[in-house]
Amino acid sequence: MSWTDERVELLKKMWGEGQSASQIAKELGGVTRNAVIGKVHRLGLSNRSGGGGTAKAETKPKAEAKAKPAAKTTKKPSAPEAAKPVPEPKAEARPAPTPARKQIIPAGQPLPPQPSANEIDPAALAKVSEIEKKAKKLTLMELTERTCKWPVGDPATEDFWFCGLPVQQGKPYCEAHVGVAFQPMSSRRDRRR
DNA sequence: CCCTGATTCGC
DNA sequence: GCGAATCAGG
Repeated sequence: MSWTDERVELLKKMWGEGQSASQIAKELGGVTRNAVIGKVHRLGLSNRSGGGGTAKAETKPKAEAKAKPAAKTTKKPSAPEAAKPVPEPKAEARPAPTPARKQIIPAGQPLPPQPSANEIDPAALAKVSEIEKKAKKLTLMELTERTCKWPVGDPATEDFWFCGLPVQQGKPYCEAHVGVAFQPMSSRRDRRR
C-alpha cells in the first residue's frame, strides 16, 4: 500500500480527531501503526496541535546514545560544533489567541457510538454470548490483571469459569463484557415495586 | 502484558 | 519517502 492522497487525507483527519496511530492503521489497512506514525511525523503533524502552522520545535535531547546493535560508523561527521550561544530567551508571547481552533479534543475515551438505548444493548448481549464461546474459561486462580474477570455459570457448580479474554485496558473485563458491565446507566432506574 | 507515540536508520 | 525495529512511557 502506498500513501495515496486519499489515504493521507484520512490519516490527517483521524489524527486530528485524536485517533491513535494503531486505530488509523487499522482503518487504513495495509499499514502498521509504525507506518502511520512515521507518516505523521514526515507530514509534520506529530504534535496534534500543528493544525495552523504553529510548529513548536520541541527540542528533545532525549534518547541519544542508544545501544546500537552494531557499531555503525555510517555517520559521524564529528563536527566540533560550537555550542549554540543563542540564548533564545523565549520571546513571542501570543500575538493572537489562535483564531480557529479545530475543536476541543476529547483526549482519551473515544466515546462510544451512542448510548441512545438505555437498556442493555441486545447487540452487546449477543456479542457476549458469542465471545463466551471463545472464552479461556479460567479459574479464579488463573486470573491476572489482564484477563477478563467476568464470571460465567454458577459458582456452585463445576460449570463455572471466568471469561479470561484480554481485558480492555484499564478495565476488569474484555471488550464484550465491558459492554454489558458498564451500562450507560439509567436502565434500571426506578424499578419501584 | 497491553497500549501509546517518538526516533532512528537501512532500504 | 517509507516503515520495522527500537526506545520510552502509561
